[in-house]
Amino acid sequence: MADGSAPRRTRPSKAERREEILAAATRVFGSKGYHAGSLVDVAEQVGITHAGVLHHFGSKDKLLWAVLEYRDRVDVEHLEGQHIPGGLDLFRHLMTTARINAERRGIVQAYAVLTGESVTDGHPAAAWVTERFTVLRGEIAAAVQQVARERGTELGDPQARRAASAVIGVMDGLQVQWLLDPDAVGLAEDTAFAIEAILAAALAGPETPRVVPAR
Amino acid sequence: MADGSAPRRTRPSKAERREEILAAATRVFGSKGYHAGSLVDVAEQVGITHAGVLHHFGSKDKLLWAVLEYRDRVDVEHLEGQHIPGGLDLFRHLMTTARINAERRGIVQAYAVLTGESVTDGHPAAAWVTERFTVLRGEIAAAVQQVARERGTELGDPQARRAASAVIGVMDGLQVQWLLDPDAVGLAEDTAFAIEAILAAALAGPETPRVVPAR
DNA sequence: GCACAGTTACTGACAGGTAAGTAAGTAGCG
DNA sequence: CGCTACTTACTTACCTGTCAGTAACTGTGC
Repeated sequence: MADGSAPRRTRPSKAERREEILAAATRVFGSKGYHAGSLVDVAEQVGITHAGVLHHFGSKDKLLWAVLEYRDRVDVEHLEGQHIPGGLDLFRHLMTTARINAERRGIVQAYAVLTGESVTDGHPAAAWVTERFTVLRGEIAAAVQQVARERGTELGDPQARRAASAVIGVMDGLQVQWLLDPDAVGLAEDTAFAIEAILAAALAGPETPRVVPAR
Repeated sequence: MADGSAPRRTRPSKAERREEILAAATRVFGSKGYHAGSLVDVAEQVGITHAGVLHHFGSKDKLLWAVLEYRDRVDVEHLEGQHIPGGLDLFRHLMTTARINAERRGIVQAYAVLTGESVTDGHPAAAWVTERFTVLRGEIAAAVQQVARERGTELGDPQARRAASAVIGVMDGLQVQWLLDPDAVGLAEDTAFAIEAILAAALAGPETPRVVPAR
């Protein structure tokens, strides 16, 4: 019991502190949103004052950007050197992510909140979210085309991109529903079902008879 | 040019003012979000002070609730007495809505912003959004089952609900992508494609061979 | 092994702004 | 006149960002 929860023996290094603050900011922005979450909230969780946070990051906007970069970095580390999978493996990866996410409510919430908030006018995360969507759409569209190719067909860009935005959309949309009402939707199962459905429809091609005929 | 944009000849009735304020609040909460949008913003658009707004609605939370009720009422009016369609007509209706929405950016933004914000802790719109999702899921699941029945098959509740959450999810998710990057996604086409895909997969039943086999 | 200088990490106080909400007074209309 | 809608003026509460000062650590020369 020499120190227990005492303030701290030695001051953490600059890098350590930054990581602590980033983790705290992720929690705060994730649970309250960027606008409603304050620097004081973040600082309290680290045990310093809000001025201390500003000492490290300069401004609230810069802190947000650092949080987003940080998430990118952590996400990549999570793949542990593995390159982003392509073809069918990408879809397997997306389904796995949904399954893992069902156990990481905080992270899902952070992502959903920031994404939703980013469509407000002049939001500092808008560029990041937009870019993220663009990259994801490109990767998924390429994977769709690769799967089609492996099955001996060729898929046009517009169709592949359509499927890609749908896959991303359904993943994000289901997350929101799941956050609000975890018992009403099965994040992992519903996501897997939807991806499967969209992929099957894309592979079937545009000549397939419509289920919903025009009137 | 007797009055033109002059303040106003006669004071509007209580009901008229309330409607004006509700419309203004919808715009403000829609473009800036609930938290970031202020009562002053709302009041300015109506040409009164923020205290005037509070005179009518008591508090900001109550104003938000009134906005949400108002949207429900307007949406129902839009159907002009028609009951909510079922079966295939519901899916046609959803696709039509997406097409109309592509011309109503403001309304889509309002919906997306509030939905996204609602997953923050203790948000005043959370209950409304959750309820809305629950009702929608029920309606869409019923429509899926009706379509299946018309085709001579029977669909279990879990499968129908899975398809329902996926349809809602993809609609919401595509809206967010479209708001951030209107050129990158075709709101109407992508939504139609995805609904079609999900419906087809649901009707095909769970015994259909997977596109993405387990490894 | 220790003094001294320089750097870093922070605190505390405060400025400047904006928010919601309240209360008292006023203008217009039936 | 009396009701209602509204304004003006204010309170209370935050929030971001600045700044000067301080305490802790780090390196250097001896």
